[in-house]
Amino acid sequence: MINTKVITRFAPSPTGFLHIGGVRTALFAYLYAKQHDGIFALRIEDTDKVRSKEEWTDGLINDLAWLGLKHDVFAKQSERVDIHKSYIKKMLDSGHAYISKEKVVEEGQRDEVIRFKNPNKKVTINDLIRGEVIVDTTDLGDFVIARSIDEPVYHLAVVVDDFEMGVTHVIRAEEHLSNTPRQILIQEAIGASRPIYAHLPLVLAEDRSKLSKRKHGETVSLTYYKDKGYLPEAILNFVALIGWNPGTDQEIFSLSELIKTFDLAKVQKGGGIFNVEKLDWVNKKYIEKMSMDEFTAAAKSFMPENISAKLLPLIKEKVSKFSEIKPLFETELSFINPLPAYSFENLKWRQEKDLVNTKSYLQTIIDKLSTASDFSKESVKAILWPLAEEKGKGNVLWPMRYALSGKDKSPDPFIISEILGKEETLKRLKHAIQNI
RNA sequence: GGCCCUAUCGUCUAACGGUUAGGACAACGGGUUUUCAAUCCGUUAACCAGAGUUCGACUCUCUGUAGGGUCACCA
Repeated sequence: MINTKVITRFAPSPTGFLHIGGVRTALFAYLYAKQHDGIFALRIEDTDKVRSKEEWTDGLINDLAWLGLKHDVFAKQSERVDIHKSYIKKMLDSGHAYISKEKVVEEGQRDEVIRFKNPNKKVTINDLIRGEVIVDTTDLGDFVIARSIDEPVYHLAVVVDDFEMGVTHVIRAEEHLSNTPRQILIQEAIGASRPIYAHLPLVLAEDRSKLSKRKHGETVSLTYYKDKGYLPEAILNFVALIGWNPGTDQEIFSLSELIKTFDLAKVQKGGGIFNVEKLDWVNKKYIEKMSMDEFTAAAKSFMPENISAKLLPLIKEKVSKFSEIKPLFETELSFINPLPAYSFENLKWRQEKDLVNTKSYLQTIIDKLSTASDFSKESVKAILWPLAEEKGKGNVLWPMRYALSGKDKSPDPFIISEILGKEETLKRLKHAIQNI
């Protein structure tokens, strides 16, 4: 069979959510296929009937779609048992496998399974990332390849499916490296060609252990980051940089740029920690790149109801992920709520001795703004700027801003004025003066 | 424990025998700014250890150490 078309696959088991390491594995397999004008297959490994669930399968498919990693081919292992079965029979007939009587020690165990007749030899793997790895398969023993004739176990199913689907490159996480020898043994037994292997370094948690649901909880799931309001492109970009880099200073890559630039030969051997701070930075870069419309649409479900469109630019430049939006309304953007009680001493700019000047500045501001017809931030600024220049910007602008927000931190007073409107702005300024 | 993999700033990494060991995130300091954020500039910070090989090792070899993965009728 001469087939030079590259076929890669991502083969998760539907026993849980897609986790962040899986995202990178899928991405790399996808990138490799796409850059070689090949095919990216998604195969659901659901041979474990007890643990596999339909909802997880749906979740996996949805997550990958959300990320934009479109598969060209889809397969479910459970629907391929006839194929597996025929190979099991072949192996039984050829003596590569045999039916083994078992001692039942645990509940649910069978007294009869199908075991592989291990030739006990040395297997050499030529891994694209790790180079030559030699393993003696003797200590694997005669491992189980099927619970019964139509219940294949993972290793058998993987080998058969990869072969039957024409997978040319098996790109998967390093945890599978030690599984590879036994899979190669099965390949040889059924006369399958050997795919090219590339075992990716692990994505690690802060403590340098493998990211696992049991140990690290929900923070390992893609959903967690989706719900926090990270962008799919940013997640892909960030995750690509764990274990790979282009050798240049470029850090921000679109998916199509990744397809062009990605190089399996430049993939790291050692595991890399998933560093959320850097994810935040990457995500912020993507938010910066968005247009106002794109931002508004993307952040919609994270926004409070009915907010002024004028707040949007302020929000966009402030957050690094959408989950930061809501808290903003408790702090910097709280001026849109009714004015809180505040200490009027705070109206005094740090360079002022007392509130005497402050009071007169506020009065001047009120006078000037009372006659304003245009209350846009540009207009308000134009009206007040000469005064601020003359009396000192902090002396004038700080009390104004404080009177309008009642807070130490807020956007500048011109923006607040525009959003509050003339009436409310003047009301708040007068409120300040009356209490000095 | 057996087998396997790995080892450069706190983190992600560059270097492919000769560099003041580079970049990014974070941290810290400063400029700008009415505040915060943003932004700009700068600083701190690393070759796991020991033997070789070599005129010369972060780069090659060996040993040690450390970390990780895997040892299912789970994938």
